[in-house]
Amino acid sequence: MSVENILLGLLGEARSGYDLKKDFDGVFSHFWAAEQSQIYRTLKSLEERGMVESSEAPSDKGPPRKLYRRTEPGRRQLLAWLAGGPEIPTLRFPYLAQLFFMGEAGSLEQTERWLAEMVEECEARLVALSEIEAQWAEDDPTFPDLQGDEDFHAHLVLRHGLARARAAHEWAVESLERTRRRRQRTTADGRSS
Amino acid sequence: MSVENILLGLLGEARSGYDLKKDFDGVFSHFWAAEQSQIYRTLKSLEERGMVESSEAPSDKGPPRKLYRRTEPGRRQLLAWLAGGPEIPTLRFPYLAQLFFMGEAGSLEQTERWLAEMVEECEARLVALSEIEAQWAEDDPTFPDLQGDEDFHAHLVLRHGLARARAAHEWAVESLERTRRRRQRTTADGRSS
DNA sequence: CGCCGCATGTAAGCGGTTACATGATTTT
DNA sequence: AAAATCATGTAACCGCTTACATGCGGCG
Repeated sequence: MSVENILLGLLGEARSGYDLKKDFDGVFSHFWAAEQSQIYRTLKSLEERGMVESSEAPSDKGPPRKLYRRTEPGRRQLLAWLAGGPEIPTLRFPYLAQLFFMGEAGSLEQTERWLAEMVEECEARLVALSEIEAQWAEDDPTFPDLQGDEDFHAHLVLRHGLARARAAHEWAVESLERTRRRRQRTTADGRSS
Repeated sequence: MSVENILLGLLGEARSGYDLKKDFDGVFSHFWAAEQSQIYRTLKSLEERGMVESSEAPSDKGPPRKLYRRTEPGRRQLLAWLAGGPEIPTLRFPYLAQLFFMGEAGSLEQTERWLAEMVEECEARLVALSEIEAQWAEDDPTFPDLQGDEDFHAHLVLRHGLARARAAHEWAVESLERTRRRRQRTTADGRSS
């Protein structure tokens, strides 16, 4: 039910489904994704249960906006979720499953190419997150001792993303080097498998 | 379709659905999970498409075992998956969403308790993975320059788990300390929000 | 005799993705 | 005139989880 609770979290201020989708596509994208269709569906279900309420508001461009905000029961559900302790998911890494079976391909060169691609992906993520933090530091004079508690928590979350990205990057670089050394060794003395 | 390909990967040697479930609950659990019901269902679908084939074998205890192994088309599908480049998923971290909204609870003490719990969870994971590596190092004299390519790739995967666990742990410890300092500051000079 | 481990499966439901459908306004 | 942006939604499907159902053999 995380999507529900995230929506309740965001709906402390009035927002439309369209706005919420932009939230998910923005900074949120580094730890949660939601499709537009899921957002509208969940909003509908939350309203049916009285967790949020909506009102129409005219728009500058396009059709009228439907603005949602959380109700008191909605706020209570959110707080209950927050009080319930860390919700740790079972993560799935398809790429690790691939790497695990890479031996079947019988070519360290393939592993090397694969890892080189990983290094690039990791680098890109790391750069993206670093830029977000740099921008923040530039815009907010109180950084990193942020005065708002909301900013403080948001920064902890950003730091998690950076820690992950840095770790993944270092792992990929180290793994690539190990694979290169291994390949040189095996091609040199004709050792295999 | 990762589950399918993982099963194909494991079915280079004959295994029953029951065996496969144990694989997922073992070392695999650190990067992929699969329920028993999903395994049997996927196996059925793979057999219908000729990707695996099965034979009955008597069991010491309990009902006869149905042993599956991958066919040549199955092997080709596996290799195609491996050749397709790293499959990077969109990860979802419910706990980061919680932390992001922790400000709504209006109490840094709650954040502190929450982070303390995170530290413990991270520590446990880190210990579990370290023990797996230590055990490996003890059992295999060629560690860490493993002679088999399969072991080599498995070790890269284990290293990824360790890198993640270490990063998460450091993040949690650092975050907890930051929160403690912040709380002391705010309770001292009566500053809020 | 009951419980545990071995071993097979089915059914219902939920969360998430992909694709489709519609229409207004602004920009090129 | 066409494309992009704003803005709403629906329908079908897929992967995964939870719960249920069955039955053998060994152990306390």
